[in-house]
Amino acid sequence: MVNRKTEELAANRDRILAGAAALFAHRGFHAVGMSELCAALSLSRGAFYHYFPSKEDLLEEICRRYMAKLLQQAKLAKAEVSDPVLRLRRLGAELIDVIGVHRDELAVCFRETLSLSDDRRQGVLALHASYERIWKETLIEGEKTGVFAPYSRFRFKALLGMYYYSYLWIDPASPSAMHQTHEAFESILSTVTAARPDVSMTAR
Amino acid sequence: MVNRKTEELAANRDRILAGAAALFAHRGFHAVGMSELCAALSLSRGAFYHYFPSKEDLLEEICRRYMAKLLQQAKLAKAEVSDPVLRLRRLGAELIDVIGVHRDELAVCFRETLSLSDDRRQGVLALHASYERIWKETLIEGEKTGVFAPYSRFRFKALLGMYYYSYLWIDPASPSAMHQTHEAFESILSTVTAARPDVSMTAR
DNA sequence: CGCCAGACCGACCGATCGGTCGGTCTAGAA
DNA sequence: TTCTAGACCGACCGATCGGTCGGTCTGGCG
Repeated sequence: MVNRKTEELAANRDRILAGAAALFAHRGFHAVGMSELCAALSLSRGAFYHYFPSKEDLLEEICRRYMAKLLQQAKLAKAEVSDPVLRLRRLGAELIDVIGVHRDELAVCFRETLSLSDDRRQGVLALHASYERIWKETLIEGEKTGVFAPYSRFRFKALLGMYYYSYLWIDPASPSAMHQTHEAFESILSTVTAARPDVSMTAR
Repeated sequence: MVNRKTEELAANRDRILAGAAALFAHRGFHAVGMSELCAALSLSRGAFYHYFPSKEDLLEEICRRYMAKLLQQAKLAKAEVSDPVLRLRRLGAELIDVIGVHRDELAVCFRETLSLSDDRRQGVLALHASYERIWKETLIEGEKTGVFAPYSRFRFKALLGMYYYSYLWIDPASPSAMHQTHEAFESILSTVTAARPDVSMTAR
């Protein structure tokens, strides 16, 4: 059956993608040679090129796949949740979850995108930009309905950076640590974005 | 004069360090070859090895130098400012300043440390750990005096990540953007770390 | 002047890079 | 049983990697 064949091929590609992501995340794309990569996957060098046209295609697919996953989740959140507060909370929680589950892959997305050739990088960055735009739109919606403080590009970048950087210390092996991570980020997110009463008012 | 000679040598080393940092920051350590590096610096390959024993020494010195700079500033802040709130504010402001002034170098510190061999990386990471320890101690001091919320490792990591990640979008060329960046980060820092009254109390 | 230290040069080195290609093997179709 | 598609192999390719080394040039000192 043709279907069966394509399934096996896809499964092998997935296995390669996962192994390569782990290697690239820990040692860097350019630092990992084809020999080392294939040895780690118990694959001959010839076999690798049966599944991927080049080493760079491999990197591109890792970046595209997980940036696309984030974007897809965000689009769904936008479609399903109209309240900006709840939607932002969901965006944050899902971002933490994806980083926890696919830490190596996201590390590659965040750190190795610049190893792509210009045109390939453009495509990945476009996905990234679309993803961030959904956060931005949500912040602006909340500003308009008065639940969020006025939009600030700097606060926006700071918040996202806080999430992105977590791939370096997040601990998906410990459920309680993941729980606390979610709590900490949600707390920060709400206090930072909340519309604050005018200082002169609180000071009476 | 010997002094004169050593000054010139140090100046040339600085020039190489700065040029290499710019290249490494934009294209990655392993992606930049010695030929390209030397061409960009108008240096022969032989001349480079007159100033540095190896390419990796170059990377190590960039990482060490700027992590040491951060650490030194932080130690000074700790010695000079006893109030945890003011000290934390200073730590944040200085971190932003260093990232703004030495964006390429800090990018190399944050992204290419893993390209160092094991023992060299250990040294750099030790500096980094010492630096972060000063932030952590400050947060804990503030907790004890009641001005900060109880210490949380996750909030601590989130805050630092927010600062670190800024090397990707900060714009040192625009003074007004830098000013707004400082304001945004200081605002976030104070609201996130502030000791909050118990929820049940505010709810009356 | 002769001399020397050290700045600087670039052809050259072995190793490894990413990638190729002629070929073998095998499961399933015919 | 024969035939074929495609999974898989590894020796091999030219290019480039980081690094070396014998040598040239030059400013300053005795």
